[in-house]
Amino acid sequence: MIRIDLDSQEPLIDQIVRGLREAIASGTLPPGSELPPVRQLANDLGVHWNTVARAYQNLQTCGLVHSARGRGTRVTGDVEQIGRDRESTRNHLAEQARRLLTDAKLTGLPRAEWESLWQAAVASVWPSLPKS
Amino acid sequence: MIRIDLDSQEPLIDQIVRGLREAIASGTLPPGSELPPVRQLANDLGVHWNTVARAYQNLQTCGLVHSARGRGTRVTGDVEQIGRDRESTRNHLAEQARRLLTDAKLTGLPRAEWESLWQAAVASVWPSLPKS
DNA sequence: GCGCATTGTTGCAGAGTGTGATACTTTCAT
DNA sequence: ATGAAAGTATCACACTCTGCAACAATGCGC
Repeated sequence: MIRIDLDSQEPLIDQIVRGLREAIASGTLPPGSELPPVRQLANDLGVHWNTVARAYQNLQTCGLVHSARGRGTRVTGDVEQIGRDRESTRNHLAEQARRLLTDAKLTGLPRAEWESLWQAAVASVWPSLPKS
Repeated sequence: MIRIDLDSQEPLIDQIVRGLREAIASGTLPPGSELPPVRQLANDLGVHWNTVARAYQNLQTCGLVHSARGRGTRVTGDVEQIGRDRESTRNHLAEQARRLLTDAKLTGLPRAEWESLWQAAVASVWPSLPKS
């Protein structure tokens, strides 16, 4: 379902959250669909199931999923209407964009490679969009 | 020179590194220019100067700056030729791009706002570029 | 209806990391 | 040569991440 890097310095919880967010955003995990039980996903990923449980909690705090004891965890209905925080959200996006562009520039990646890389990312998240 | 958020959960060192990277990438800190002494920048930012020193070390490890006792820290000459790692670098960029696009989609930001935000980021990092 | 498997939740302990404090070494100006 | 100024190295405390184990709620089969 998702992949994580056990040796990364990025916390496992954050990696799991990110992977699930991508799955939700891209439609791999549609609204209403059920996430795997924490123990199962944990087993697949090779981490303690508590770590997965905390990732689920994290997503629940953001309103992306809903968990309940004994009933599992499923994706919230109207996913697209969540983060309507506006001001702070836009700042966060802007900062992330600057970070990405900074890295792209400092690595000296040729323009063409950068373009194809970017388009691939767009396609993976927004499979239905014509052009960025 | 740069700005950080003392209350952020992102480590201070990382924030400082990021700010300096952006300054270097955008040309605010041109190759050969001198960075402020650790104690001065630390004072400006309101953190311990040891934290700034570690940010400088971090940048030095990446080859972006060079530090020496008693002589200060300055930006490396050929900044653009640093991260030529290719494979891993491209993976890192791709992951960052997916993350950004995921967030953009999940927040449900209108297309127009997203476009202007993106263009603003491009302009701030790549002041001389025509269009993304 | 009752037990039992399954699911997520909570509290605790150890390892690792970020931050600050302090002492040290090198360089440059006077 | 002396002292100010710049970065380096080591230690200590606090916080967080991760794993562990006990717990609570739900639903299924008998």
